[in-house]
Amino acid sequence: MTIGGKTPEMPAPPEIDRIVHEPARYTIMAYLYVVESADFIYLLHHTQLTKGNLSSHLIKLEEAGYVKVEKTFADRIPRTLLSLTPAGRAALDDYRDSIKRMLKGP
Amino acid sequence: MTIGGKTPEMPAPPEIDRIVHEPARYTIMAYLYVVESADFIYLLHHTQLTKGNLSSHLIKLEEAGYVKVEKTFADRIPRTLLSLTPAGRAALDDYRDSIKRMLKGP
DNA sequence: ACAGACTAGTCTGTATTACAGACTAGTCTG
DNA sequence: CAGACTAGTCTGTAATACAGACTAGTCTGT
Repeated sequence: MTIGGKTPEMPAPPEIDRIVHEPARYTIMAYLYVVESADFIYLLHHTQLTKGNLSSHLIKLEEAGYVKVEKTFADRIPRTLLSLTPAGRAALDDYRDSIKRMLKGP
Repeated sequence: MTIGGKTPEMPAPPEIDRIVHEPARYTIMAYLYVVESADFIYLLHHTQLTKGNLSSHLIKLEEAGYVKVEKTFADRIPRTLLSLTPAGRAALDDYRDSIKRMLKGP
């Protein structure tokens, strides 16, 4: 059946958090979701991102307030610790909900 | 618990079809999934996209082979009919699967 | 018959983005 | 002390989403 023209009901498209929607960032957040914190190198290997790319995603997540970045030193070499903020945790929960709704509807 | 450094197992990040992953295009495809075909105007109102934006997404979907674009005339006025190709249907199915896997995993 | 309003849809410009490679600061090894 | 290595950032680039200007053509009123 072909459908066309204007129709009365116009459900809005799903409201998606673009920060989380990027697969690379979703992956980062999903990893951080299950641990207290993880370091740059750990994420680097698990996400398969390049260093440059991981770095910029982390900056974006920090700017969004989703990830806390802590720069420390471990045995004189720098070590960047990443952790999900409460806002980040909530954002991931919300995102998962919207996606599930998207898969069901419209 | 803080986790860090290199670890043996390195699950790859989810392989996501970027064409479908864009919410606007997902929405378009989801609408087309349930009808034989729909026209430009119908999609315009249901997706809430602007005409320019809808147009370019449709071009992208056509280039991907996911949507068939048929230009006809209805009563002397142009009417563009859109429909999902078998490839498009498969792509949407696959996408939904990957997303579900992503929500479960990594 | 013609001017202006309207329609469906495309084209163009812009700001943002993801991404990777070059680079930096500093530490360790021979 | 030179060179290799480490952790991470900076820079350049190609691709993207998006909206407004625009086009081709039809309809309406006079």
